[in-house]
Amino acid sequence: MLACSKNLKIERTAVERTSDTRDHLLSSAIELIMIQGYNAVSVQAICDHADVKRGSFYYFFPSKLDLLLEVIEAREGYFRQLLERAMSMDLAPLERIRYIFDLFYKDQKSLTETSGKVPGCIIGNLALELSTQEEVVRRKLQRTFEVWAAYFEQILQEAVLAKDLPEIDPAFTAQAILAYFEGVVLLAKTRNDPGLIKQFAKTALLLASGSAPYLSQEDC
Amino acid sequence: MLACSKNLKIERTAVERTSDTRDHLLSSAIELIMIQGYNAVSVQAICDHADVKRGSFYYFFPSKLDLLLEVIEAREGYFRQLLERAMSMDLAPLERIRYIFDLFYKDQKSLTETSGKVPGCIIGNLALELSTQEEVVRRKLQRTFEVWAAYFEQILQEAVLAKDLPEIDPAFTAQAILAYFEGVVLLAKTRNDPGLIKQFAKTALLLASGSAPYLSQEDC
DNA sequence: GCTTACTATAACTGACCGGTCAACTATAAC
DNA sequence: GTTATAGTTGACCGGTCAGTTATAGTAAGC
Repeated sequence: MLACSKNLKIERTAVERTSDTRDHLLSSAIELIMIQGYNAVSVQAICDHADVKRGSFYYFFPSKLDLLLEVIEAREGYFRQLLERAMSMDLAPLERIRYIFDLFYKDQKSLTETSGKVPGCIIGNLALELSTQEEVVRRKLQRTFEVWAAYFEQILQEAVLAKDLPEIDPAFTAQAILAYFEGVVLLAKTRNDPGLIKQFAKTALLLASGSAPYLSQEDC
Repeated sequence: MLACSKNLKIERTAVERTSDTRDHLLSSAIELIMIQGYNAVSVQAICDHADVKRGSFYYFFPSKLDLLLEVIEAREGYFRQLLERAMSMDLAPLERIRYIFDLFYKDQKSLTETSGKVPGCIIGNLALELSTQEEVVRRKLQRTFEVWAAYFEQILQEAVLAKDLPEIDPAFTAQAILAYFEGVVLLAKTRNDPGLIKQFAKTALLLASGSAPYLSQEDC
């Protein structure tokens, strides 16, 4: 792979150059859509920000919607890294949840410092903006949330095994924690204050300790 | 006010007729924006839906943004009614919280049946869509959330007084419950399944029973 | 009957939208 | 030196956007 002929090397640099433009467009789109949303960002704006002519955009992406799907995938990958980092840390299971909130807090804080606005969770943002409009997007985001919930579920299962938690329904509780997370980020964005995420992180663990008497009521 | 001259009566009907067009526009806007969002709905679409000519729109509303602010106010009023109803019910404090979730579940369910889509909470929707774009809107929504949190806070205070809860910080916990609520609705919209709201209502009370050991950690 | 004020509308503006396309350049292969 | 390929560009498409304006209908006040 590394040691090859001159031909290959040349070809590689050629591919890199073309990818460069594409990557510029993609990362510009991420930056803009994260802060302003999908409908509010035009293809022109993305191209301007990437210093690429609008004609070139459609050489790399069939449509604005296709670009969005790639943006989502890129952010999925980024968040998966964060989650994997939290999973690989030497922490008690429930500490991981706090750690995840904290990672996201730091992420939002630094983003806020550059743009002056709390962008919030791009997955949640797009979910509320486009779920009723683009079924493809809705389903993709739904799957992303399922993956995230699976991480929380695994943490909760570990916690139950370690007797840190009573016998709870890990899948259900994982979704509750995910909902709480998204809600906290929503409030933080509305207040334009990333500090809320930090402030409300600890309360997430209450959702995990699901032995409260109220849970026994299976009615209504 | 009621018993007045013929003049007033005539004037009143005149005002009513014009208000009719205005109200049509407003309720059309509510219906469309609730489901599709702000940027995705054009003035033309609102006018078509209300069967009003586009020129007339600008007779009643100085701009699309002004209309949005009225839409928000109208929905604020609607939600306030729901909350007031929950407060006036003869229920134990914590039952009220479940009752509020349930009212909202029923609301979303009926909306879903007419449009096929879970619209979600329009306040939350607009918060994520416009917080970074329209500062006026962001602040208005922030205030709305504060009002809602105040309702939860009052419920929690009553619960503490009734010894249904340990000594907690009602203001803080109220916001946590609000965040959880918005998060649950976000997931419900993403899954296009209003049932989630019902399903996850009971877990909200866990956030209220804030005596878990984790709360004592005032660090990180 | 005339004025005044409110209501309503069609026609219009200029900007912008997402998307297409033919032509162009630069590079590499042979 | 010809040819193929990848990348790039600006001009252009039809359509839509939010917002303006000149005008007309209409009912009330006098």
